[in-house]
Amino acid sequence: MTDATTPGVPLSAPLYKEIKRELMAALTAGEWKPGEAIPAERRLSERYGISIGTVRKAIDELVAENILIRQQGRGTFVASHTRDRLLFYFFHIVPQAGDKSYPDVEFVRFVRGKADREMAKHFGIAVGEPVFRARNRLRLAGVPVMIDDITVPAVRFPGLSLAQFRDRPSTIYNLYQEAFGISVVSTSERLRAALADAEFATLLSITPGAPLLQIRRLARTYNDVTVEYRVSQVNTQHHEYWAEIGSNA
Amino acid sequence: MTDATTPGVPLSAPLYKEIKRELMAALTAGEWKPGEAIPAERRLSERYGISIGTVRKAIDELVAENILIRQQGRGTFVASHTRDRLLFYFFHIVPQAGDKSYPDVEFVRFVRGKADREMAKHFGIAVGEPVFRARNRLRLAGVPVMIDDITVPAVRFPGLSLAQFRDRPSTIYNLYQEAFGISVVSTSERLRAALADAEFATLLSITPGAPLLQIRRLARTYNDVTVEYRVSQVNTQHHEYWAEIGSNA
DNA sequence: CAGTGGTCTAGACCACATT
DNA sequence: ATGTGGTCTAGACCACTGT
Repeated sequence: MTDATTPGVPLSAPLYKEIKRELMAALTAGEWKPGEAIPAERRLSERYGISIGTVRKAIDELVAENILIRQQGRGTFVASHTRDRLLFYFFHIVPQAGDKSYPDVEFVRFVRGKADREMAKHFGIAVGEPVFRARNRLRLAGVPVMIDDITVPAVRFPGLSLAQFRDRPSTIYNLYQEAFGISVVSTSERLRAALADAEFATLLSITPGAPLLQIRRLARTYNDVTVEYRVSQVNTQHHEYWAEIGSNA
Repeated sequence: MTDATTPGVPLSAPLYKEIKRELMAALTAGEWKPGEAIPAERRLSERYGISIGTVRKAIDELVAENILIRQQGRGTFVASHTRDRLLFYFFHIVPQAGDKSYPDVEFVRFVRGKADREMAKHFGIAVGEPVFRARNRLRLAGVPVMIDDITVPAVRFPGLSLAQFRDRPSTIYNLYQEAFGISVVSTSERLRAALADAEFATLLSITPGAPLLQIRRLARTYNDVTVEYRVSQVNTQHHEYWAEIGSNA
């Protein structure tokens, strides 16, 4: 009656935070899958025996974190990593002139490897534990613009194969979600300018020594768990990296 | 009784959006200044004759847009462009190793000029209208890392002088706010990799042809009005641009 | 039409900060 | 002690979506 989870009097954490955690737990347990609707707010308020306003506040936060999506009149859905959403949220390369468009992804290679010190630290695994490494080349309007080098810990993607990676029906993050139940919800990126070496110059059809934008991305799922490390090399001759800060969009 | 602003039955826009607009109007009219507290939520609910929950929802959005800041037990304050806030929100250059720190700003020049086609479009003014242009050099840990070329429309910064710009007591955005009542609340940045020309190489103590990260920033105040255009050249030898996407932070 | 999320009310009480 | 924002309730009604 007086412990921290008693709904009557919130002693430590607010009730809506508890509910948020409950929803997250149900989500990670697979009770509702990406693309599906979660129960209506009224039903959730009955299920947890709380007011509807409190349910809404919990959902509000999950919506703000891109985990749920509200649609008036239809319901509240588990965010699905469709092409459109990913393009909007996680793909930040835009033409210097013209509209944002989908990249054409070209498979280059897929290999097994071992985690070095840095990877181990990011993924929370031991040095030497298995990882998968893949390389893609991305084209925009037919022109090669970007090389992606992706590293993921094998422990979170058991049995990921070259064929599975190369022949996936949709985006990479959609594969993570559909095949491994991992939803990428946030990323952290660090950018610097570099010069193209012979290898990247060839892949991007530019001259060695040309300037390249280098992006190092950590992708995280729920609870800030890092699930992917990605280094991108971008030819910014005709494209740019786009960042919006503090906008309500 | 049936027009759009009748509080009884919201016909067009939600009531809290109306209240938000009212608060914004009071803010731009200078009723409450940066750093000051706005009236308590209970008082605002009386003032507008609405429920406290509706006031809270209006304030919620202004807080999300960095226009107001809530502090439990103390009040709700108009966001002030202090050093700390600016460093956190709008300065994205961090060392590759070590903690984020304040840049030392070194004044280089300040001149009057005329708006070209691009500036005119961004600022919503006519080609040839007066603008101010300024250049700063920023040092981190004593080392020159970044050159900022700033352009602002004279019409929004009447009488801005070299001395005022150079000898400002705090940050540039703080000057905009204190001297001209302009609060920068959002920015849009486009990044590309380039090669240092002779001029930038000298200013940054690097060799011509070294890679530079070029950032073009549009800074906006309330209602998406663009008030500053800034081009930065960053030596990313030991520093990086940092971007966080979809994080709840 | 029934069901969903979105808005709004009128209050109670809690947690925190200042006097 | 007083005043502030933060949480929570129980319900009414609106706007939108699908059948």
